[in-house]
Amino acid sequence: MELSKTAYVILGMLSLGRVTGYDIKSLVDVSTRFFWAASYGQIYPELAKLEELGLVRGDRDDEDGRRRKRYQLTPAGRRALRQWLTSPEPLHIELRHEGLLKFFFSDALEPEERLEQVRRMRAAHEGIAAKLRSIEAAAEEPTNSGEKTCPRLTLEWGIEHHDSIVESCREMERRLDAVPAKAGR
Amino acid sequence: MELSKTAYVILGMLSLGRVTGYDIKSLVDVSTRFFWAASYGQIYPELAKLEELGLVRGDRDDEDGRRRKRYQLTPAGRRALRQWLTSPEPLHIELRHEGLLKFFFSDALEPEERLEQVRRMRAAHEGIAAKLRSIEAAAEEPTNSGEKTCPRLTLEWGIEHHDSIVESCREMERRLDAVPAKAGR
DNA sequence: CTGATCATGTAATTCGTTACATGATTCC
DNA sequence: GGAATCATGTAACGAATTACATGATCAG
Repeated sequence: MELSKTAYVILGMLSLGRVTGYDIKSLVDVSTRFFWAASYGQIYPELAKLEELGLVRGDRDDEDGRRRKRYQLTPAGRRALRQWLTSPEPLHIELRHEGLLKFFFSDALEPEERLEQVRRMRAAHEGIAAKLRSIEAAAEEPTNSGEKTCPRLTLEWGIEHHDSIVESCREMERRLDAVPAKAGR
Repeated sequence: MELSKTAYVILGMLSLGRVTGYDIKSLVDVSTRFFWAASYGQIYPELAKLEELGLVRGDRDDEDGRRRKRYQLTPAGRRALRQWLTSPEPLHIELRHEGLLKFFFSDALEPEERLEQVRRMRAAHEGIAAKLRSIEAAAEEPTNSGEKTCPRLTLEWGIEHHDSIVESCREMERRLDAVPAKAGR
């Protein structure tokens, strides 16, 4: 693979329409951010690089006084995106979860302290699930046909996923609560 | 927070016993790696830094001809670890999942291509679950008491978690398979 | 008129991986 | 004897965040 994953985030976003760097960031923040984040510090330089490579084309669009540059995919860019989407390369999958990390090392804590941390972890996932639901609510329903789009399916997936983690936390809480705090050990 | 999360991985590992930098890396690779990775390039410099801060102490242990340095927590290190473990700071939770990213942008693909990518994603999680099970099998059972340790609970959690994702993939596959490949649209 | 949003970019810094270099010991 | 493992470290590079700087327009 030659391009960074973030480059594909950009190409992917451009496949959805003609947008600015600012738009890309806004879109990322309500969608891929939950499984692939990107910041301005990456997006603008990457757009310039992709333009040099001939994968995107940016056109000034200042008519209304706003200085901006809208980007779109070139045929080569469309090809590059498609190739990545269908490539059999091993998938980059990476998780950084401070809650699990803490729990892993929690043997030395008091039972109540450990329990409290699992509750915090649950709260974090409840927060993410709530965020996802608010995004779902904000997106207009696809009234056109019965078929759901991939972005929507991904969103529903995410909600289910975090709900399921919340359930796992609850189960763990019950389990840890069953261990007597001061019983003979 | 002053210390990096990786510093806490190290402190946590040292709370389990007196080990070398090499040992820490080996331990990480069969445990926290699945929710918090760390490389040699981080571990050795971080150990040096933690020693300067007085949170760990390294002692040469070359008796058997092997040049090595075993580290242990100082009381200050133990306090720092404990403080982090019980702190109410927001948890760093971050996912980078190329499979979901691809799926998100897959609307333009042919149904069979899309389906194939979900299968690849499932295969990836099946692989992780298998790895976790092999780690579980390699770890000796805690015959001493009925209570399970946090590392073991975390491992079981991980297995359940990836199994559940595998199930979600299968469900998605059924769903996508139901969409006729060439029907009127 | 003021704060929010639109819009683009850069610089500094941190974080983390990979590859390299080195050498001893243990297992087969 | 040779490969795998133990063991420590560094250098180069790449990826990503954060903060900063700037300025226009829009909504109230």
